[in-house]
Amino acid sequence: MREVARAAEVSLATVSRVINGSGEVHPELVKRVSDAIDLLGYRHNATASTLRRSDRQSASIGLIIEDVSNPFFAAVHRGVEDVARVHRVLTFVGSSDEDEARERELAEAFAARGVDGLVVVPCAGDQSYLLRDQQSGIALVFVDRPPHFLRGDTVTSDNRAGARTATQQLIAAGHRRIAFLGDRPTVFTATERLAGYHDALAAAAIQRTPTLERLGLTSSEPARQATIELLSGPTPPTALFTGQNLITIGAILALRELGRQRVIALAGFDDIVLGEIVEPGITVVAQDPYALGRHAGELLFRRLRGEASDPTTVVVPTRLIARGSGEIRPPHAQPARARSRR
Amino acid sequence: MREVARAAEVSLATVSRVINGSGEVHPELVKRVSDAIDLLGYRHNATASTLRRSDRQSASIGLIIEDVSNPFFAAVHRGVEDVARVHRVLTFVGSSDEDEARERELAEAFAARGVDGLVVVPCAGDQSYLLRDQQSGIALVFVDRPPHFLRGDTVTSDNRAGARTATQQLIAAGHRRIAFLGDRPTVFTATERLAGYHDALAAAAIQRTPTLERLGLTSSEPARQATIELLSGPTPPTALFTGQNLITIGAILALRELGRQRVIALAGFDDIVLGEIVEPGITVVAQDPYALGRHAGELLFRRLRGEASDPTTVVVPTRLIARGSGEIRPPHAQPARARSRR
DNA sequence: CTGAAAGCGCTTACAG
DNA sequence: CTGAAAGCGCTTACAG
Repeated sequence: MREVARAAEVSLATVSRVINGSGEVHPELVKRVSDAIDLLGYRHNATASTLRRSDRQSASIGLIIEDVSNPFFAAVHRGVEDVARVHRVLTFVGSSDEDEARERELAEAFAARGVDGLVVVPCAGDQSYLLRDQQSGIALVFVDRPPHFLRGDTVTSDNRAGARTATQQLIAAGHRRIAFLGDRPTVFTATERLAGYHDALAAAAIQRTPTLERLGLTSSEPARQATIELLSGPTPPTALFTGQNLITIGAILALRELGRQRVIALAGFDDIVLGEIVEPGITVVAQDPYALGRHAGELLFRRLRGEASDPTTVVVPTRLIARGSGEIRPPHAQPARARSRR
Repeated sequence: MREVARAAEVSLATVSRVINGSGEVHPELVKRVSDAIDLLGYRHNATASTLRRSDRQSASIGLIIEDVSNPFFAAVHRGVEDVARVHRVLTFVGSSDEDEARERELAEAFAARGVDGLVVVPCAGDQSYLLRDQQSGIALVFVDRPPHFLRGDTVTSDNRAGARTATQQLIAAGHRRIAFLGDRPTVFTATERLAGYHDALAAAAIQRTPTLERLGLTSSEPARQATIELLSGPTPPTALFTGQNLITIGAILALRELGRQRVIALAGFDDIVLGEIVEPGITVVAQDPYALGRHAGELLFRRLRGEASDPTTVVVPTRLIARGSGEIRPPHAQPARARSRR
C-alpha cells in the first residue's frame, strides 16, 4: 500500500479511503490511486485491515459440520455458502466427525482467525466453551441440532413429527413389528426420531420392543450389519424405519443381499439420491438440508447486523414421499379393508 | 496478550514464546504464563500473529471447487481437508459454479486473507491471474483439471483412458450406435472423455456420428432431456456413455421414464450412490475423488515445505465396475460367438 | 533465559 | 477533501 501511495503521490490514508470507498475523495485522486493499484498489481491485505479496523470484521465465517462429504451436510454447507456469498463473506469449513474435541479445536481455530460468526452442527457434549466467543461478539448459530449448555439461534428439521409420520406410514401398511435403526443416542436428531417413532407406536397402541431398536449406527456398514442381524433373529421385524441417510443406504444394501427388498417394508428419514429409481422406490421423510443451511446463514447475518433479540429457533418441516418401500404390506396381513372393518 | 503478560508478570516476548513454543523459557515462567492464559480465558489472535511473523504463514489454505454440494467435489474437499488437518491448517472453501469471474473473486478473496496455498478446480478460461500470487509465494495446486495459461502442480483422473474403457465395454457388448453425453466442451474433463470415446470408436472402426454426441449438459435435468431426445430421434442409439455423475443420473431417470432401462445400455463416468442397487446395476468407470483431494493436498504441503522442483502432474487411474447396464446387448445383435467368427 | 523496542500493513480520529 | 501520526495484537532481532 505504501508503494501505491508513493506511485499515486498521495497519503496512505487516501489509498485506504479509495480501497474501502469510505469518505469523500476527489475523483482525480481516486483515478490516480486506482491506476497505481492496477499498475503495481497491488493485493489488499485483509488480515492487516481486520486488525486495525474499529469493528474488527474479517468478512469471514466458520462452518463446522459433521462431515463435508456427507450429501446431507454438503447441502447444508451450500445453503450457508450461498447466504455468505451475497454478503461477500468467505467461509472456513471443517468436519467434526461428531468428535467433541475436534469440534472445539475447529471452533477455536476459527475464532483465532477472527471469524465474525460461526455456524455449527453441535456434537453431543458441551458447547459452553463457546460462551466466551459469544460474549466477545462472535455471532453463533446452530444447525441440525440445538447446542448443549449454551443458548443460541438454532435451526432444525422437525425430526420428531417427521419420524412419527414415517412410522405411521408403516403402521398404516399393517406393520406392528417395526424396527428402528438410528445413530448414536447422544445425537439429538437420533433421539428425536426415536421419540417420534415411539409416538407413532403409542398412538397405535403397539408395545415397544427393545430388541427392535438399534442405535449407535454411524454409517452405512454398521447399518447393513444391524439390518442383517435383525432379520436373522428369532422374531424379525416386518418393517424398518431408518433414521438417517447413510443408515437407509445400509439397510437397502442388506435387504438386497438377503433378497428381501420386496418383503420387508422400509421408510427412511432424509431423502437419498436415486431413491425413486431403486425397486421398490424408497419411501422417505425428506428434509431440506439446503434450506437448513440458508436459514442458519440468514440468522447469522441478522445477528451480525446487530439484532439483539433472544435466541430464536427455526423448525423446518419435513415431507413424506411414498415411493413403494414403505407401503409394502406385512406377510399374511389381512387386507386393509378387513382390518378397518373390525 | 498484554493482560496475560501483566498477570504473569513477564514481558510480551515471553508470553509469545510460551504460546509458540519457540525459544527456551524457564519452566516456572511457562507455568505462570499458562496459568494466566487459563485464568483470563485468553484467545490468541492468529491474524495479528500472521501479520508480524517473518514467514507470514497463516496456517490456512483456500479450496475452490465447482460445487461443494456435488458428491464428487464434496469427496475431493474431504481429501484436501484431511491432509490439511494433520498439518493443523484450516480450509476456506468456495463454489465457483464453473464461473470464471466467481473463481477469480474467490481466489483473490482468499489471497487477501493471506492463505498459504490454494487448491483449485480451474474453470474453463484463464488462470494466469494467479501468476501474481504464485510469484508472491502462495502455493498452488490444481485438481480435476489442469490450469490454463499457467503452470502448476496438477492432479487429474485418467479421463481419456477411463472413457475409452467404458466405451469399449459397450462396444464389446455389440453396440455400434453409442451416444456420448457430456458437460460443456470448455471443461477439460468433458473433452478428454469425449476423446477417449473417440479413441474407442476408432479402434473398433466405428464411424463417429455427430448427432449422437451431446455436449453442454451441466446437470441432471438437461441430461434427462437430452437422453429422451436422443432416444426419440429417427436413428436412436442402442447405448449411452454418460460423461459425469449428474449426467448419469439424468440418463437413468430418462431411461426409467421411457421404460427402456433394460434395453438401452448405459455406462457412466464416475460412480454414483446406489449404482449397484438400481436394476440393472449401473456400469461405471469409477474415479476416486477422495484420492484426488488427498494427492492435491499432499502436493500443496510439499510446496509449502519449500520444494521447488518443476510442476508435477499426478494422474489417478480409474476402475471399470461392470454391473449390468453396460453389458446389455443391442436388440437383434448377433450372439457374440457368431460375430467373432467372422 | 528475558525484556524493551521496533514494526508487520493497515484504518482512523484528528488537525488543517 | 487530505495528510501525519497513532496504534490494532502480535513476533523478532537485539541487547543484556
